[in-house]
Amino acid sequence: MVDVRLPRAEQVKVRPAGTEELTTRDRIVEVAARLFHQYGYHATTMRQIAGGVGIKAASLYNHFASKQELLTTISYGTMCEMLASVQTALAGVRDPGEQLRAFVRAHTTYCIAERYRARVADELRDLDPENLLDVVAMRDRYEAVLRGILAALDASSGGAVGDVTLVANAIGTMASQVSTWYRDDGRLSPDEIADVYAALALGAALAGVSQSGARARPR
Amino acid sequence: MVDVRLPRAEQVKVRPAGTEELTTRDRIVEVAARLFHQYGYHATTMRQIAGGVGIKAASLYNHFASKQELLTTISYGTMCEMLASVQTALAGVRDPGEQLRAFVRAHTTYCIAERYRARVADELRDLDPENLLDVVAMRDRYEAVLRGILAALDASSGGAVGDVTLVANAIGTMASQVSTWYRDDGRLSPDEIADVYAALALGAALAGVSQSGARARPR
DNA sequence: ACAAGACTAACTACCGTTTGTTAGTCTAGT
DNA sequence: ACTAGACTAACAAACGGTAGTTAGTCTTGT
Repeated sequence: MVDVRLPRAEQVKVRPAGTEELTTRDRIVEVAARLFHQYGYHATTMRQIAGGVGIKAASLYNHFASKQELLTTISYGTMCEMLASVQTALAGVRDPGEQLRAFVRAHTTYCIAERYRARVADELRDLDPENLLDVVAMRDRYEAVLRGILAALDASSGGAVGDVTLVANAIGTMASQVSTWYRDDGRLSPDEIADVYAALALGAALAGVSQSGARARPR
Repeated sequence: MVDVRLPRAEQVKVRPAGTEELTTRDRIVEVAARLFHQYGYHATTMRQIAGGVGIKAASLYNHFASKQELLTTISYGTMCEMLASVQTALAGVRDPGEQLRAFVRAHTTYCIAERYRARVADELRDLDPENLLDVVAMRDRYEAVLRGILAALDASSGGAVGDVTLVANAIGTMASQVSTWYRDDGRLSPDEIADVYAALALGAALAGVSQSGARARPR
C-alpha cells in the first residue's frame, strides 16, 4: 500500500527503453486486481482503487469507461496471458506425460506469480453477459489444451486416465486454487510448488481408473 | 447450527413425521445461500432474499439481526456439517489409504449435495473479523483431519506422500472445487464423481514425491 | 495552442437498516 | 369458556449513507 507515485516530470523523462515504469492505466489494473481479489468486485469501490493509485475516483474514467470495463480488462487479459504462457511451455514437448507436467508447472507458476489477476479471472460471476462470453471462450480454449494432453496420455497409456473431462476439471481447479493458500513467506518456492503439483497431477491422471476398482465403463 | 424452531401452531398440528415443511428461517437460509453463491454476498440484496422467500426485506430482521449474521449462520453451520459428515464417514476405518478415500468421498459428496452452502462457506472474505475467527477455527479442525490421514499414509508408505501440508491443500481445494463444474444433468452421478475423486486423491498423494525426481528433501 | 489527464462538485440510485404498526395466536387467570 | 396480555412475524414508509458516474474546470508538457 506504499504510494509510489512519481512527479509528472519524471514519468516522461528518463525512460531507458528497458527500465519501464508503469503507465497510470497499468497501475490502475494492478491496484484493481489486488483489491478485487482481496475484497471482491462489488465490495471494492472506485474510490478505493483511485486511492491505491494516488488519484481521485473521477480520474479513473479518463482510462476506463466503467468499473465493469476495468474488470473485463483484467479478466480477459489474464486469460490471454495464461493461454500464451502454457503454449510457450508446451513448445517442443512431445511426450504426453511431459506435456502434462509442463502444463501444470506453467499454470501453477502463473497462478502464483500473478495470483491477484489469476483469482479475479477465475471469478466469472461479476462479468456482464457480453463480456462473460469473451472470457469464457478464452477459458474454453485453455481447458481444451489440457483435455487434449490428457486424451493423448489416455491413449498412450491404454486408457489409464479414464474420464478425460472430469480429470481435466479436477487437475485444472486444483492448480488454479494454489493461490488460495500460497504465502510469500512459505517454506517452498513457487518453482518447487509447481514441481510438486506437476507430480501430483501426473499421479492423479494415471490413477483415475486403475485404482477406482472395476468401474471401467466408458462415457 | 440448524435452528429447528417451528411456529407454535405447526408444532402441534399435523406433521406426518417425514413430510417436513421448512420454517421461514430455514427458507431464508436456503434462499440466501443460493443467491450468495450465484451473485456473491455484496451483490445480493436483502430485498432479493426477501423476494425469494416471499416476504418483505424488513421482515428478514425478525429472523436475523443483520445480513452479516445471515452469512455467518450459513458459513458456520455448513462447516460444522462438513466436519460431522467426514467424521461419520471415517468411523471404523483404520487403513490410511481407505481413510483418504472415505474422506475425499464424503467431502466431494457433501460439496455436490450442498453445493450452494459449501461454496459460500468456502468464501471467507465477506465475513466480519469476529465471525471469521469461528469459521476459520472450524475449517482448521477440518483440514487437520485430512493432514492426519495423510501423515499416517506417509508413515505407512515410507514417505511416499512427502509434503503432507502441501498435499492436503492440493487435495482439499481440488475436492472443494467440484461444485464449480458439477451439473445436475451431467453424465456422472455424484457418487460416481466422488469415487473417481477419491481415486485421484489417492493417486496424487502417493505420487507426490516418488515422481517428482530426486527432490526428497524433508520439511 | 492544444490535448491529456488530473481535480472539485454534484447527481441519481439504491442499499442495509430502523421505526411504528397490525393481524393473528398462544398463555393464563377467572 | 372467555378474555386480557404477551408474543410472533408480517408490513409500509422512511432514513442515513454510499455507490458509480457525469459535468465542468484547471494544470501541464509538448
